[in-house]
Amino acid sequence: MPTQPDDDMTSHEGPAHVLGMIPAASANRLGIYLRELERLERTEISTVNSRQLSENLGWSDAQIRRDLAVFGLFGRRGVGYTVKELAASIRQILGINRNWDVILIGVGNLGRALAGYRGFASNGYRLVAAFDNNPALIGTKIANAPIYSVERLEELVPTLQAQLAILAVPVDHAPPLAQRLSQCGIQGILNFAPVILKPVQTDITCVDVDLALELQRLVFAVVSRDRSRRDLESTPEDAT
Amino acid sequence: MPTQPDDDMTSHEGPAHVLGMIPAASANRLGIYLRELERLERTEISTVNSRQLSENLGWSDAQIRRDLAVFGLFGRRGVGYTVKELAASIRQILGINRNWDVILIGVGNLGRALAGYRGFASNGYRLVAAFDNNPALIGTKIANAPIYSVERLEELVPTLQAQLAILAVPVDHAPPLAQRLSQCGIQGILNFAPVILKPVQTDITCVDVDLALELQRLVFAVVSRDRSRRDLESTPEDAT
DNA sequence: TGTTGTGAAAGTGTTCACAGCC
DNA sequence: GGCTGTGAACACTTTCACAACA
Repeated sequence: MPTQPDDDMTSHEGPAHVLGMIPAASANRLGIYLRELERLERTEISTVNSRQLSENLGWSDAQIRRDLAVFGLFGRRGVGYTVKELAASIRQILGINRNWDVILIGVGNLGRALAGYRGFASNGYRLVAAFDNNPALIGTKIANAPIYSVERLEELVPTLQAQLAILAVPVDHAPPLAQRLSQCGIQGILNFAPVILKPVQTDITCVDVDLALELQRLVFAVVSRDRSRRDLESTPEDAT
Repeated sequence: MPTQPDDDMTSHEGPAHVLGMIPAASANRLGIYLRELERLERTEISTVNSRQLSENLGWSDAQIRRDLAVFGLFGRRGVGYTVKELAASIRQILGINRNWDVILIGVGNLGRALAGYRGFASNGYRLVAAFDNNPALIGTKIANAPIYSVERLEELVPTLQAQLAILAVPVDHAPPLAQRLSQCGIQGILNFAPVILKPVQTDITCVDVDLALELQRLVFAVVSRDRSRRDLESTPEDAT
């Protein structure tokens, strides 16, 4: 076990995000840390340690310390992390310490619900316009944003300067729209159509959310639990 | 390199799901395979190989073969997989080859959109009742399901025999409702409140979906791409 | 004392590469 | 010829366990 303080300077490379080597698993948890920290901010708790976070989030304390260290977010030994400080740092890393202008494509049931969703509005996201192909909707407003015809996408999006698009249209329309959006200068698409939009263009980022898939995952988890419970009946074993 | 045909019988243990040792990562992809297979069914393609699936889904062909092998889903060497057969097998593994009765808690914007969501209705999920605490809604209907007061949860859910609940309520209400639902006999909760419902009870399964978190992930992916692009300018390298 | 930050170990997931079968 | 199924290598992630420090 080498306990030498240091024998090779190249092993001191600092936080991973400076080098662009962020573990994907850690990045995906950052938002959840922030959500929890914002809850703590509201309860006026000013310091938190990895054990407390681990109890509330359901992960190990070691994982939490490692995740935060990856981003160069340091606590104080013997004390823990300062809630406000940590929250502010995570906001900066996530890129939500500024406003983002968003357009919505598809003003159906889901699009309408998303436009009014508090979690979006209250976090620096501004809905600046919506687009639909239903003539009855065009010219009306949703969440204070005007609804335009999708035909005017190429004309309007460049002047709107929006960076993000929420895509809530039927599955067949999604891939061509993604293509068009990337050509209008949109940088990221949050896609609710049940199709993977990855292979669309290299200079655009997509996150796919399929609600039916989530329900399937739930069903699978339920039947798996059932199955393994039945299996246990044949091989009964007491846990220590 | 040991090329002996077999030297130890214990290495022949059959598909993992018989032993309850399913890799979580593979399980999470099963639903996406099914979605793609159902698309192929509609286009009347009857056979598919791992390479074609890999092109449409954006993963490696080896991963697809390994995922399917994990579940004991075998194709034919030299040919590929039979679309219909594979889809039917996956439906059975996922547990969606039967009907599931679902209740909805929280008939706000999001709950309303979810109730009308095609992806839910068209897949063997039946909305049998909804619950809300808004007196104006109680007694009305949504997607053909009656809306009751949440106070009547304990009274009605056991007779409804629903197995699943969709929870679309404000964050503060979610944990206590999850607790009550598990005591009513609900086996799985699809939770849209921005809180992790894991530590609620051992005999219930939760899947958490936080739409604001997905938007955050998108923003992070966009700024990460930006940051690494800027980094590349300092260390320019031509890809081959 | 208490808690972080982190090497090293253990565990999990993905890809390679090719034997085996059609 | 084509394509699957899979051992082995590799890569990534989590946990362990403890030195470092307040």
